[in-house]
Amino acid sequence: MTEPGWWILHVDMDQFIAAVEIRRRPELRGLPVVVGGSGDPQQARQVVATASYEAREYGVRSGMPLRTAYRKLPDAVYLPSDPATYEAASAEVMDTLRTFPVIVEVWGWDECFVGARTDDPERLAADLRAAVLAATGLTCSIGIGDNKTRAKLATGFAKPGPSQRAGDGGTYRLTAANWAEVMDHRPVRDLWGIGARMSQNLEELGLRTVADLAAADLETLQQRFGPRMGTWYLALGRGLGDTEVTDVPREPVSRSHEMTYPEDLSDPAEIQAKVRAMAVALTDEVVADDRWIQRVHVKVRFTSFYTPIKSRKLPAPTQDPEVVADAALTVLAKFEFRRPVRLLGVRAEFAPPPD
DNA sequence: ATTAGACGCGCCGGGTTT
DNA sequence: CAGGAAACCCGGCGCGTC
Repeated sequence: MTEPGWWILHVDMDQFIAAVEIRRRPELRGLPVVVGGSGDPQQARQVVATASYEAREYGVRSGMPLRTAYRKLPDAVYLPSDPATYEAASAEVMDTLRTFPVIVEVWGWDECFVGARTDDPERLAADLRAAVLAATGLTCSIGIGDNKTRAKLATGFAKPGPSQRAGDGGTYRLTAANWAEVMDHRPVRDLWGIGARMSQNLEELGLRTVADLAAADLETLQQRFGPRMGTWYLALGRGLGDTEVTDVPREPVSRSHEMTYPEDLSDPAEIQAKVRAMAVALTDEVVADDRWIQRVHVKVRFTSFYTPIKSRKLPAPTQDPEVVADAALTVLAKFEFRRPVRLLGVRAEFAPPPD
């Protein structure tokens, strides 16, 4: 499957967002830090982006409502999210990794796959970690694997546990050699790509552990989840996965804006005005990026949390904000407004580049 | 020529994960 | 009480072609 000496490393920054905030305010080191929303933990409809390890010990998790975090931990330091700063810090990290003779495939702000030819992947991982720390002051954990699935999962085992207070990660190797031993007894939920929903579905088929999934019947899986996903899940149970690492960034296929409003919206004219403004702003960004819009999606979340999405293909690709806004309003008219609205979103799908 | 069915494809709504 | 962004997959439906 892979040539000998070719390894895949998964680099994952430790508590990335919190670490970046602590880096610029060193007096916060050692304190529970919670980053998210506007930074006001009493304001409704905001969630935790990242909590420092100290805050996690009190049960604060990313995705949790900020007000829930505040109830658990009123004494934590609450900071607003500052995406531009995280973006810049991320670039510092990736640039540092690129100084090595490796291929770096970026996977979001705080993680990437590194493809490398080496006889000593642990040594390489240690060198990468040291270089990142020296250049950026940030620590990371590194998973070593014979494919992306295993490398990504290995990172989880490399992460600092509750026992290691310092928050400094390590490395861990997961390959065909120890896959079964390490993973067999674990719930399928631990696999990368199986969330709460799929885990439930698999449970209904009597598949609870990774070993169960690895030994499952392909036809059964395909019948229930479709030809592609069925095949994919079985492979996942066996720890199989992609071995290609590429440094060619993927062309984005779409761009979107969505917003949960502090107060519910009920006035149709106001809802339309918000969607129109969002569509215009989105189009401006897309045009600045020199892309053309082919399809427009509108997302509405009602107070019941019911969140349908509807869309419309444009007669021809466009860069005209008014055309996009009109399309968005046409799509908006397809919704039935029985309850107030808490979120509105617009997504622009790009036409393939003329190239 | 008409009909039934197979097939591919685009459109669209919905689901799931990270 | 429940953010924002992006990707991928599936299935139903309608349409045109063979």
